[in-house]
Amino acid sequence: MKLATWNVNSLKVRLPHLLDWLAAARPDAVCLQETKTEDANFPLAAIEAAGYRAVFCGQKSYNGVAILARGQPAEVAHGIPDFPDDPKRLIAATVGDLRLICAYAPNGQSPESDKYVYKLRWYEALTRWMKSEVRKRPRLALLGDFNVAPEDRDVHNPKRWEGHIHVTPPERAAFRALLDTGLADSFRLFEQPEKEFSWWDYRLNAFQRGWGLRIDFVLLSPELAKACKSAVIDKGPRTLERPSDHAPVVVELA
DNA sequence: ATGGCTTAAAAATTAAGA
Repeated sequence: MKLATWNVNSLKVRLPHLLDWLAAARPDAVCLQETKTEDANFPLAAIEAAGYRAVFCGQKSYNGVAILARGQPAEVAHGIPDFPDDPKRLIAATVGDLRLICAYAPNGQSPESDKYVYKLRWYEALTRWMKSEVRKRPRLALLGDFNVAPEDRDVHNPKRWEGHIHVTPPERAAFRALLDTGLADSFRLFEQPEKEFSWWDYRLNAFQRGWGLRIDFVLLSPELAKACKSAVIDKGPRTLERPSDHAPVVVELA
């Protein structure tokens, strides 16, 4: 069983990359973020032709999430319970015997911004929900773009990033609290090369220079963490023409 | 090295991303 998450930064623009990647990587389920696509325009036919069913929730310009799976995702839910102003950032569904939650955390813009306050509130609400949900659903995976680099080793140049969005102590504490609900960062269950990232700025040739952050995660409940055989970041799609700025993260479960 | 690149809106620029 192969699970993945990928912030595609516009499903419309990235559809050819996505279809090629599905054919090559053959994941059983994929969570997508930043589809930036209203539901009426979701490219369902192309995705079904590729052998996947999909559930999705999107809007124009910003945000938008989707879960693609070989079998029909069931028991679909949107948003964080008791957090009503969630703008198309979270969708949950049952795929086989797994409960999958696809999340796109707020960016936060800068620590001085109102959006930063919103980001921390969003994390609080997600964490409050996960406290009960992780117990209720032993086979739960929370996948997505979390817009936090949890540790200095997840940052290409920690000195340069100090004080910036994605690495501030409150963001890191919020992410740590989310993990403390019982979720494991699957990537860190294994030995990994140094300087592995999942996002690189479009500017200044950041990808070629290795200037990145690790902000996309597959978080696993204890039962799934035990069954996890590998976790990797697939940099392949980031090397293509007109790529997403994020790379897919892929885990294998026994 | 901290400039600039990509997207979507709309029709030249602006907002947002991270």
